[in-house]
Amino acid sequence: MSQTVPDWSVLAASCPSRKSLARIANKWTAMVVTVLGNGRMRFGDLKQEIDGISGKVLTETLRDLERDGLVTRHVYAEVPPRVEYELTELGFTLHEPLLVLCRWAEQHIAEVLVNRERYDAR
Amino acid sequence: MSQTVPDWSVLAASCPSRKSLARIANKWTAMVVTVLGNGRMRFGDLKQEIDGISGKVLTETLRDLERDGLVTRHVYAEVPPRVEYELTELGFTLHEPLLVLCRWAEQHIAEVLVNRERYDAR
DNA sequence: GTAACCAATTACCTCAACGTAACTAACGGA
DNA sequence: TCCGTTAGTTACGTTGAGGTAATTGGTTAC
Repeated sequence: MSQTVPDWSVLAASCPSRKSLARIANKWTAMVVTVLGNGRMRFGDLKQEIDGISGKVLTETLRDLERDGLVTRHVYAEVPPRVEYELTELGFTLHEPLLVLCRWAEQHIAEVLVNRERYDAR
Repeated sequence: MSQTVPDWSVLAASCPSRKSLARIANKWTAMVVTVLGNGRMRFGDLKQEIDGISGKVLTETLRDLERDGLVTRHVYAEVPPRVEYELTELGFTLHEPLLVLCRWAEQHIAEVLVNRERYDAR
C-alpha cells in the first residue's frame, strides 16, 4: 500500500503550496469562508455581511476561491442579476480552521491591546 | 456569575479585532508561528528555515508579534549578536490553528492545481 | 589593521492591494 | 420613456507590502 508523502512544503519559496497558503491565510478569505460556512449566500448579502469590503475586492476574492475550487458560483437567469455563492466540499474543509482564526482575533483582542500598550510604553 | 459576551466582531470594519485578524491571517505570520512552535529559535535559523523571507520582513513580522505579546525576544549580551525568539503562552494558542493552515495548503495543493486548470480551460 | 560574524536599521525602489467612481446589461414598473 | 434594480467591469489613484543593498557595532581570528 502506498503512503502519501509530503512532496510539498510551504517553507520552500518556490513551492506552489506557499502561494496557496498566501490565499487562504488572508483576512478577506477568512471572512468570506467563515460567512459562507452558514450556507449559500448571494453577492449582495455577502457584501453587507462583511462590513467595509468593496465590491471589487469581494468579486476578486470570490473569483480566486472559485478558481481554486473552494466556492461554487450559481447564476440565475433573472433580471436584475441574482448570483449565489456556496462553499464546495473542499472549501468547507477550510471553514472550521478559518472560523477558529476569526474567533481567536475576537477573543484575544483585549489581551492583545493590553500587550501592545505595554510594549509601546517601552 | 458573568458570561463573556462577544463584544468584538471581525465583520465590523472598525473593530480592532479585524486588524488583529489581518495580522494572524497572513502567510508570514503563519510560517513564523508554525516554525517557532518547535521551540525557541534564533533569528538566523528562522530566516534559513523560512526560505526566501528577507531580513527586513522577518524583523518586522517578529516585532509585530512581539508587540502583540505572541512572541518573546531573548537578547544575549554576546558578540556577534545572538537573539532568540520564542512563542509566548498566548502565541502558542495560535500554533495549532496556523499549523493547520500550512498543512492544508500542502495537502490540497495538488487538488487546487487541478481545479485551477479546469477553471482556466473555461 | 582588517576581515568575518550576526541582528538590525535605513534608504530607495517596485509592484500588488485596495478604494472610489463611472459605466454596463436587461427587465419590470411608474 | 425613464428609473431602479444587481452583479460585474474598468479606469484611475493612493497606500502598503516587500525586495535589495548599504551600513552599524563590538569582538575574535588572521
